[in-house]
Amino acid sequence: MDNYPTIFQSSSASSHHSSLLKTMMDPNSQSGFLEGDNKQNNGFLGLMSSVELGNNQGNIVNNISLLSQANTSSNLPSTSFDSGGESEMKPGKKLKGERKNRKPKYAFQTRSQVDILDDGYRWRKYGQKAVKNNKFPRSYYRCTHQGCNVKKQVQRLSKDEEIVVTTYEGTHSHPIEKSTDNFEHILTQMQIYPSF
DNA sequence: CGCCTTTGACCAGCGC
DNA sequence: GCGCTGGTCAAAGGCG
Repeated sequence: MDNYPTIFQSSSASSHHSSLLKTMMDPNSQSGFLEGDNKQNNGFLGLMSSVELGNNQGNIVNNISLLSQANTSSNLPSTSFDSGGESEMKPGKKLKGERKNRKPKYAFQTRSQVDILDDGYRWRKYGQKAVKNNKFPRSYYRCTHQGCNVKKQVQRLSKDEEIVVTTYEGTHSHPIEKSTDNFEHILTQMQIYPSF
């Protein structure tokens, strides 16, 4: 598991998500945000806001928190996280030199009965791994929109089985595909009821 | 038939 | 250097 610094990267991408997140973030709270030790999952809980909402799948989302994980050293691309050239994987060979030079990640912690929150985008699962110190596997998803390299990871905490941590990596380069109960609603709610 | 999930293998980074 | 762990690939199968 990698340790991520807790610097909040407010990219200038035109994403609603990042701009909203930026708005919500209290600059003073950045440092103590998440100490980069993923084993200490309790670190997430300190940031919970008491947002109450539901989505059309019938699951109840009681608490949402978020965090940002920036990459270790590099300056981030200012307009797009989608470095198209990098995505050229040679068939049969894996090219994973990007591990150090990561896009920022935004992790949302939700309390939900279901793992997959309907955020309005279409995702294709491309992997699942057992995670150390966690009895639940972590699932890896990629946005299926052409040219969109956004990924997300979904993981349920073993400490609290109702907590689902969804980690987004990158920014969508296209509009949301579904208009009903999408993720922006969640973020909107978080703006309306700021509790941190 | 096309899209998606599942799953084992592979690879890279990191700590010891 | 080695082993562990996380992240990704890709083949195979399932489902609408």
